[in-house]
Amino acid sequence: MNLTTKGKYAVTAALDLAMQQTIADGFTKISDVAKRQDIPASYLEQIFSRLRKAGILHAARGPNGGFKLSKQRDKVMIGEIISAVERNMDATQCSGEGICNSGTKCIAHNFWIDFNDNVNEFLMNRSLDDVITNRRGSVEQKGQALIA
Amino acid sequence: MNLTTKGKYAVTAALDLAMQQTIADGFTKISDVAKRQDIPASYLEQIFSRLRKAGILHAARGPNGGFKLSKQRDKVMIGEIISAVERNMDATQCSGEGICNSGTKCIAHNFWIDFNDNVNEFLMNRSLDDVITNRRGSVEQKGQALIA
DNA sequence: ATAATTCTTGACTAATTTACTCGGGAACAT
DNA sequence: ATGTTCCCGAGTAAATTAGTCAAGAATTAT
Repeated sequence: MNLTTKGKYAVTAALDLAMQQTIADGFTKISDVAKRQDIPASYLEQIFSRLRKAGILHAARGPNGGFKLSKQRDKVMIGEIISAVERNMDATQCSGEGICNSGTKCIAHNFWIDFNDNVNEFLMNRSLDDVITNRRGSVEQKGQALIA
Repeated sequence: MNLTTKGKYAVTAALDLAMQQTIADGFTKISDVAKRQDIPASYLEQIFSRLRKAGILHAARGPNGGFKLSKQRDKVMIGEIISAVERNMDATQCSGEGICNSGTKCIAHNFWIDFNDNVNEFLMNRSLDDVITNRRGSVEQKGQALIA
């Protein structure tokens, strides 16, 4: 599993964008997000660039330019954001290929698959809106249990 | 979050010990575990050393020496193993101190706390025995739901 | 006793990754 | 034109990872 400063900055910055958009419509500059969230602006550039390429953000150049979410904030999942900027969210040693013990599945392989599923479910069930309004995840809110 | 090769090796090696102990009682040598699980023996030394210091393993030197679990395999949780060898399992930027945005809580802080809880619950609910017998976690097995 | 075996400890290191910075260019508004 | 803002790629210092290595201590077998 990989969860570095980059992924955490990405989530924080996306939350900032989501919050700004409820205040005023339009684009938000990197430098403003950076200042508010205490993130190095030049680093945030890289992060937003990846989020844009992943289709999560939309950008505009020039004066009054900046970034905005390309979907409604309840449609943007934390998991999307993280996998757009992080290298590898998979916990298996073999990137899921099942070759973790000299070509065959190691004895922990299935466990790490379950772990992946758990983490992914958590991250893909929470939207920016859920986090902002302090909800525990969209699925639970709709009255669905996490286990069958 | 931190989950490196070291933590994954630790889980695999502990599973190996647990399985060996059902075959024969007594100690299992580092070199045997290393060979079976395809883990560098000299690296495994370090890992077992930490597991021993954490009270998870018991060691004996000399011929017929080696390592064994200090508890029954259904009492050793995967979470214990990982936190014995990994640096930092906390996902917050501030190690939980709430100073992630220039001294105050960043807007993602509570989300990462929830994420930590989710991951810890997962890892602390699964014993070596659960993994070996392919169970999905002890709590669920006992008929308890994950959400209140 | 002696030798062989196995853990114990700490120091060391190459490679990789992280967390950035920097500079020049392109698009856009005025 | 000029200033603003994103765009992109290259570069880098520090930290971390994933190990190796060697000397030593405890234990057992002969």
